[in-house]
Amino acid sequence: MSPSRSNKRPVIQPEPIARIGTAERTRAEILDAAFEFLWSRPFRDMTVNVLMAMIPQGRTAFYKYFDDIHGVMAEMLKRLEAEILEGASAWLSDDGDPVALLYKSLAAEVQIGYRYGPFIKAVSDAAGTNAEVEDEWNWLLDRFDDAVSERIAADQELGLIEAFDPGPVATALNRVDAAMYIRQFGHRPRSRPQPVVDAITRVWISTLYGQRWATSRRSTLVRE
Amino acid sequence: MSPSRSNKRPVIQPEPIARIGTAERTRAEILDAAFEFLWSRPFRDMTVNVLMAMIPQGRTAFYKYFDDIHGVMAEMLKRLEAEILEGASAWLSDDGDPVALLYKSLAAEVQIGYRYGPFIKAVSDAAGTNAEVEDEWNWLLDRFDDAVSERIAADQELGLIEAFDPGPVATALNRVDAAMYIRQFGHRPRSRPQPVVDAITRVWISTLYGQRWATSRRSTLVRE
DNA sequence: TGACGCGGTGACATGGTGTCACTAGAGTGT
DNA sequence: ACACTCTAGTGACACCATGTCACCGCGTCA
Repeated sequence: MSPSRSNKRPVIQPEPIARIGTAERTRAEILDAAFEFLWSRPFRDMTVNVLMAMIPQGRTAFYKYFDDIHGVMAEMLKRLEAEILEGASAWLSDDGDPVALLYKSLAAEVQIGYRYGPFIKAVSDAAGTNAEVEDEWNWLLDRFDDAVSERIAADQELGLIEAFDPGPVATALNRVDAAMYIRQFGHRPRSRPQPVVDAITRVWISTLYGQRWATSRRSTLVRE
Repeated sequence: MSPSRSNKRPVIQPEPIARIGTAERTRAEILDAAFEFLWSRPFRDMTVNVLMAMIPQGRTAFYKYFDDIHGVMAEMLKRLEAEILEGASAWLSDDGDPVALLYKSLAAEVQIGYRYGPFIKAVSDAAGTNAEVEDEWNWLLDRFDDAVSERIAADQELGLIEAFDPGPVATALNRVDAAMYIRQFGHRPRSRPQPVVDAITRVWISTLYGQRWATSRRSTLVRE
């Protein structure tokens, strides 16, 4: 889609830029500085000092817009969440060949993970240092768990997936994705995405639909 | 095998207590205070202040034994590493039915993960706040990746596992484990371990040896 | 014109950190 | 018994990021 040239920091342009006053602009500047900073440096080095040194305003102006540095990360998480939810859902909602849809969904998700890798890692790190960010982050992951779990249960009903408790398996599979993004795309230079797609799809498809579908990308598990 | 009564903090008794001078005892006290603290509270709340308030010595005595709070976590990681490596390796090294061995190894690993869950989460959090701990932690995980990768390659040679690039898959599978321990056992009360064992073994076995072995715990993939 | 509100600032108090010069006391050699 | 040394531990201090607060300049609007 729009911002995807490979090695440039992706610009997250959120809500349609509606009539910004000075305040909104400054808030956006802070957030933008955070994105810029985290694109090349770890969260642990990001302080209010260093962030506000990147924009014209003095340090204390920061507190007009955020409670603390974790407030910035909470906002960043929200923006990432929007991006993630947008691209992630073919397999979860669409009808059709589940293996093909799953492959497509995972490939799309990995692209998101690749594009925002450093930010995802930053949010994950921030979750370790602040209870609220941790809660938000876990809440997002849990929502994915639930959605995946439901989809598994539905396909179990249809006999497409073996009978087993879908909850923990959904959690496990989702954790693969998150951990791989952080590990492979969390700092630059990032790994190439294709091997990650291959590994993740192999794990998901083998676990859910069986190994024989894991290699070929176009499946015939269900004829449409 | 020794300390496993379920809801008590496991005592990691490291090197056989050899002729401890005052210094070694104090160092051990600090470390022990860290374990005690992290058993019930998150890493982000652990400061030098709070740690040294738990033992008779004053705060600055801390710096005789560790560079900073991350030095404590590095030491904790070393101890955990010893525990982890001890129980983890049946599948990696033993001969015999690979599915049965893998199941056994994973079940043993999950027990470790369960027992030390809060500490594992603490180390993982600490890795987010300090480059050295992060490097150590990643190095440990990478060693697992390499070992698993080798084992996969070996079984691919034997035709027991499909041909695919084993590296990223090994990484993905190992991340499942780590992420599940942190998620399910990272804070108390911890989840029950059995569903975690079930989910993890399902993912691993389905991915490596095929779904048909994932349900029964005693496999006949290879006759001994 | 004057009051108000908003974006922004400098000064300050707080709290954790890490260092350093120092001390008390135990051990050692003479 | 005496001096020397080493070691565990300490209090005072400087540092730094944080977060708050009173205040200010300026544009808006009655």
